[in-house]
Amino acid sequence: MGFAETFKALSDPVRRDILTLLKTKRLSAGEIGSHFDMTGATISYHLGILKKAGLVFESREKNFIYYELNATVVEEVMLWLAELRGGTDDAQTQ
Amino acid sequence: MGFAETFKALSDPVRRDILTLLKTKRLSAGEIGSHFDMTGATISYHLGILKKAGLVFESREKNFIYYELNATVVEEVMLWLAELRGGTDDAQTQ
DNA sequence: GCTATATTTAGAAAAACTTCTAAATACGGA
DNA sequence: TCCGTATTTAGAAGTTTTTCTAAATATAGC
Repeated sequence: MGFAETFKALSDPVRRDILTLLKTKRLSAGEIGSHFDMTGATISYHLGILKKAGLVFESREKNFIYYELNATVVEEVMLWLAELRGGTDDAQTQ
Repeated sequence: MGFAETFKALSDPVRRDILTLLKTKRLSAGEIGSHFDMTGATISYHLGILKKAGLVFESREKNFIYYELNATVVEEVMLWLAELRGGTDDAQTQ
């Protein structure tokens, strides 16, 4: 999965807003899209990037695909930053 | 300063490597450049982005410009991520 | 099976990013 | 002041990213 993909995913404001929406509850792609002035195709593109980065996972249900925040990967990023700040000398950029 | 600029700055592998180099000690632009197979101009470009994002600051000394990690901004990013994970409902994307 | 809704995929256009070379600026020392 | 080293700025080329429209796929319900 790698930090490269994850940081890249976090670097876009739309994708950070999507993650913020998912903070408290899972949402379908359509529900997510309704918060933005963009086509569903564009939202789908961003969801794909978040998914590849491991920041969200999906669960299919009926006709919908629900997206959910993956707290584990968020924590991994926090760890990288903690090591950077702490000067423990074993952080790794990959 | 804003998270947009900061996350964007963190999204590039070269810039993350630069930050890792600066974890334990400050370095001049030239010293930083010597770790990469890139021109000084390119390194300068990356340093400018890190500086605008607040992730590093510089101090001029003699003929050199030294760069240093700004732990405070690293911590601010960690806080944003902590709020995202924690579901405390008051994170903000800007 | 057919239709309607939900979502993704494909392809193209525009914008942003990364890198280079060449030139400019800054500063210290002789 | 002039020269040499350190670094940045300008401009251009190539690549990647973001967005759209149009079409394709998936699934539920009748």
